[in-house]
Amino acid sequence: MELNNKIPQATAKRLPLYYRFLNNLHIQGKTRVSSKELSEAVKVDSATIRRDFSYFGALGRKGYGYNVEYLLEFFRKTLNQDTVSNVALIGVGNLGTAFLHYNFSKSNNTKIIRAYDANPDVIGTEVGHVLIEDINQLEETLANIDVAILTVPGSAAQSVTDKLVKAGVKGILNFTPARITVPTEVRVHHIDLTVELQSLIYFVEHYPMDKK
Amino acid sequence: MELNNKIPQATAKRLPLYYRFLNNLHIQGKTRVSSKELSEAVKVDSATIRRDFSYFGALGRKGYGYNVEYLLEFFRKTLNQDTVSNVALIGVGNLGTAFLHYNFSKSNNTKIIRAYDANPDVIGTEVGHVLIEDINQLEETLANIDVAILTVPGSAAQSVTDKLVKAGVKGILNFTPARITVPTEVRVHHIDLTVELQSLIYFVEHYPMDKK
DNA sequence: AATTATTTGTTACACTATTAACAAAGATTA
DNA sequence: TAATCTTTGTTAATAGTGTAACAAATAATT
Repeated sequence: MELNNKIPQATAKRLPLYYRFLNNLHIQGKTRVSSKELSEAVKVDSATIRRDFSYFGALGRKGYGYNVEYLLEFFRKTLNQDTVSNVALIGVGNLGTAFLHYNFSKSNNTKIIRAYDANPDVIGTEVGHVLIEDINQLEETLANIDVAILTVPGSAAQSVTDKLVKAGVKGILNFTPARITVPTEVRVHHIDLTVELQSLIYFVEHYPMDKK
Repeated sequence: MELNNKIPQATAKRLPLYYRFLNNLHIQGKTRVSSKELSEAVKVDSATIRRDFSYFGALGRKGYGYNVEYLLEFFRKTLNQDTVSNVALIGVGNLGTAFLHYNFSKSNNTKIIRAYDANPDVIGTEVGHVLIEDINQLEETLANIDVAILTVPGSAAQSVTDKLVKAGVKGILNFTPARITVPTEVRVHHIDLTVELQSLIYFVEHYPMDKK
């Protein structure tokens, strides 16, 4: 095992992916898997997979591969899958509604337990079994939640972010086009749908990939 | 100007972002902007911005900065914003519906012009001014579209992908949890909502950021 | 007109990530 | 049991990304 205990960011981002595919293999009844097989399933180079795993110690056996159940158990602990992570969602528009219906907790222990909106017609109703609360009560009612999904209009992004920060949120998954300002101790991951679509179009138009 | 004409992937991914913020500045009536100002707005280091721009030549003036209108015009051409990019959407569930309502073309010339689903109750209806067509007719009706947004259930991802490839699609924005297999000439960008959420939670729990 | 301030474009370096290659270990087969 | 095959874990080489630093150029000020 390498002594280094800092996991590279790129590796950390792949862990949930490995976890999910190991789960699939387990459900299919597979007991062992090689880095090469896993590579084909998750589309990540097999050397990268072995290197990723090696940060956590020697999880496999030479000439054999990895034991699915053992690996799954290991990642369950590493990814805190044995305790449920509670998440809040802010902004119950089209995208927010989609997430409330999206069953995150089916394959992993993540659950949206609170949702907020500014629209009086929506407040008090239930969407995907979650009661929609008033965004103006956010600071008073949001407690013990580390991570929030932000699906409000871009124009409201910063003011809502300020409320989230005051309420003690430590991570924000920002789906708005706005770039939000947060204190250094808060982590923001940004998913900008327009940028993703645009950059894909740019790549397709400018870097046509070679036919094999 | 640097002679190298291959734009790094990381740079290409930031171009649509720059474009949008330059648009905002233009609307606000600003005529000039420095890399430092832009940096604060888009949360990208100013040196990175200057380096990104420099791949396209000397776009600015020393001691002055960049002319907003000139830069905007330059990126409009570079990002093909003067011609509309037509996109198809496959899978009109919650997420697909959200995208159909999401007005991509408001800030950029991207438009979802065709949408497909398998559900007979949905086929023939209109969602966000787009007629929903039968997914079984996809190969016959989908023509001259380079990019598709994939929002079908994971279990259908590969079979739908095969149809898209046959129909000549060159880029797929894959929102399903499945890792799809495509010929090398087709580009896939993957946005895995569960993975994004999980990895954010992992970072928040394992790498609490220092208070400033 | 001379001086000072600003800001680019680029160089050089540091950091991060990917992957090919292979010895070592264990699994499998003969 | 010996020979062969498989596959890991790690090393080392390569590729890609980010950023501090600064000369050169221009802008702004005195």
